[in-house]
Amino acid sequence: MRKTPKYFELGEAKSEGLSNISEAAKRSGVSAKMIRHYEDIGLMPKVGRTMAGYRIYAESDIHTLRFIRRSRDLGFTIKEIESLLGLWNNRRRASSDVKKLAVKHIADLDARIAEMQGMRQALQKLASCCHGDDRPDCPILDDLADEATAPH
Amino acid sequence: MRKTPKYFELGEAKSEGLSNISEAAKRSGVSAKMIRHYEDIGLMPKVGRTMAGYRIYAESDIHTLRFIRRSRDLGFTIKEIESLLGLWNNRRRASSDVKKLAVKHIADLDARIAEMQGMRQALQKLASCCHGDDRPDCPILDDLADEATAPH
DNA sequence: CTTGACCTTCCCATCATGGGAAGGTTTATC
DNA sequence: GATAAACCTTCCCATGATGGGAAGGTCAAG
Repeated sequence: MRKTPKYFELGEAKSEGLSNISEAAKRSGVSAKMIRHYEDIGLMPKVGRTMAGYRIYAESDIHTLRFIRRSRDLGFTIKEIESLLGLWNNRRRASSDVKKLAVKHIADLDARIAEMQGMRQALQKLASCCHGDDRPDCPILDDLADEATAPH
Repeated sequence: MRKTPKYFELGEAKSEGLSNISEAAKRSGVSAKMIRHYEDIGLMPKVGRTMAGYRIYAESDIHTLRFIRRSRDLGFTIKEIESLLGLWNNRRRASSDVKKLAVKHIADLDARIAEMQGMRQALQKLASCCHGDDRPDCPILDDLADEATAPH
C-alpha cells in the first residue's frame, strides 16, 4: 500500500511546486478536459487531491502528460499510448518492442495515406475534366451518379 | 402535396420491380443499417412503405444510394454529399459549384495527407535510430518523453 | 401452423474531443 | 466579513460514420 501524500489546501501545494489542473494543462499542452479523461480511462494514474478535491500535479505527472501529447501528435491511438507508457516505465523493456509499435504505426499511416491519395487522384482527374462554368454539365456528378461512366 | 403511392404488400411491390431494404443494400453497396440512417438524417428522401411498414425502394432510390456510396468512397462528408445531391438534382446548377466542392475536398485531403506524412516522417526517423534489440535504450521513447531531446 | 429469414424501432458502442450545466472553492477586492 | 470573478468538481450530451444487438412484427416455404 502506497501512502498518498495529502495536501490540505491548494496554496500549500502550489508553494511546494505542484500544479493545479489548468497549470498542468498549460505546461503539458493537454487540455484540462482531456487530462481528466485520461485519468478516467486509466491512461494516467490517479493524481493527488487537495482537501477540497482539487487535482494536484507533480512534475512527473506533467512529464507523463507531455509524453501522451507527443504520442498523440504522432498519431498513436490511446491503446498504443498505453503500451508505450508501459514500455517507458519499464526499465527492463526491449527497444525492439518499442520499435515494433512504431513500425506498425508507420504501416497504419501508410495505409491511410495511400487511401486518401487514391481519393485525391480520382477527384483530381474528375475535377480537371470539369469546365467549372455556368453550364450544368459536369463529369464529377456524372461519375458519382454512375461509376461505370468513366472507368479509367 | 405529393401523393405517395402505397403498396399493400411486399410481393406486389417486388413484382413491380421494387426492392426491399436488403436488396437495395446489395444493389447499392450501402448497408441496410446505413440506408436507414441516411433516411433518418434526411440525406435520403423518405421512401415508400408497404402496409406492414417495410421500406420499398425504386430504381431511382437505388441510384441515389449509389451516388451516396460513391461520394463516400471519395471521402466526401455527409454534409458535402447533401450539397452534391442538391446539385445533382438541380438541372439549373452551374458546374463551377460542383467543381468548387471537389477542389475544396481535394484541399482537405491534401491537408490531412500532409499531416500524416509529417507524422510518418518523424516516426520513420526515430525508428531508424532505434536498435530494435533486447536493450532498453530507445530514441523513440526518448523523443516522446522529451520533444526537445532531438529537435531536428 | 411452424420455422427461419426477413423487417421494424430503439438503445448502445466506437474514438478523441469538447461544450455546458449545476454546484463547491479559492482569491482578490471593497 | 461580504461579494464577485475565476477557478475547480462531476455529470450529461454532442460530434461523424458505422455497426451490434435486443425485442417484437411479417413473410414465405414446408
